[in-house]
Amino acid sequence: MALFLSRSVHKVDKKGRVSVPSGFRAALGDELVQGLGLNMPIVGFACIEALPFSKIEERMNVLDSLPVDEAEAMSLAHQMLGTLAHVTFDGEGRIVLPDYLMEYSGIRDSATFVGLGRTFQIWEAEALAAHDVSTRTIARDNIKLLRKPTSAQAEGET
Amino acid sequence: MALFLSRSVHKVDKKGRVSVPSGFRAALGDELVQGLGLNMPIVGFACIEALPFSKIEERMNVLDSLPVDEAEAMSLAHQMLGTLAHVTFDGEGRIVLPDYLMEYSGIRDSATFVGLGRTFQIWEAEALAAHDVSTRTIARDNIKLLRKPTSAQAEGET
DNA sequence: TTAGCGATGCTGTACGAAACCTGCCTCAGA
DNA sequence: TCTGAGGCAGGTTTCGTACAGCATCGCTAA
Repeated sequence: MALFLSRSVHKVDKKGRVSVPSGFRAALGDELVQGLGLNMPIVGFACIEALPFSKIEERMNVLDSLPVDEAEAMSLAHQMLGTLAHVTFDGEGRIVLPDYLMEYSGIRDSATFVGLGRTFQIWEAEALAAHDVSTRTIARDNIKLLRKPTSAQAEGET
Repeated sequence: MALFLSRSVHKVDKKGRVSVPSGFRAALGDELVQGLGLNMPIVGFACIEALPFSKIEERMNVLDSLPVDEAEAMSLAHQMLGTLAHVTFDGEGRIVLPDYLMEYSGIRDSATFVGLGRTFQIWEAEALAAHDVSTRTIARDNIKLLRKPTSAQAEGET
């Protein structure tokens, strides 16, 4: 599977439309026609998280198996599906950002795309700058997480 | 089956009628003519829960197997079916929200539709905003519900 | 090494179609 | 006869699509 990598800044027009970097679209390949899922990251970062549609289907299958009579499970479902917007590409490779996500992320007339491998994020410039600073500190403090390949790999590696 | 995804806001007229988002109607497909079931979520969220008719039949089959001579079982049945309203679409894709559900959810002249995959919810705007905030914390604390693939997969995996 | 050319990608505008909202009309029941 | 619910039709707005211009990047040739 292809990867979303590097950063780029794009204009958001009056309709809330924004071009997705061509590299990201290329990475989507056949999944381009299915569009993207956009939502608020569960960890609370002030940005828009973007996923290929196939990832959404995966999520839904997991959430489907959760009990409907538990507030915790339903809260999780609300955050992972209820805040999610399904958007499709126009002929020029643009998507429309929903109002509530623009408001949440602070994006107005410009958006920065940040590749994160299998997903990517969309940020307002100043919020991203602040996030860069704060994560640098946190990352430095937690770099040791990478230093235990034995247990970590056993779980996650495919 | 198509999915209910994304959010949208619609006006409620004086008669309690509201347009269901066209994408949701499209997702219903053939089930459109059968209408929807509306009720209060079991977990107590202050919104209206909406289900395709086929989902109601599923629930009914489950309840059918419960003993009719136990108060607990009958209470459950009351909550799941006794508070449920069956609504149908008019020619313009609208449904009528019953008074008791509008009162319960606080919906007056505007309603926000929230897709949750196989079901969707209808919220009053401020209640939804508050719910978004509170569920984010709960979801973050319970994200580990998704992190136990071993037991979940054993049941659900095809 | 640099200038020129072509291709690709991004942005803005315009038009048509669909969706949505409002008001009016009709019918049924009290 | 009055009231309320449901159906119908018009107008407005939004959305999706198409088209065109501009900028940027990379390649080629001088």
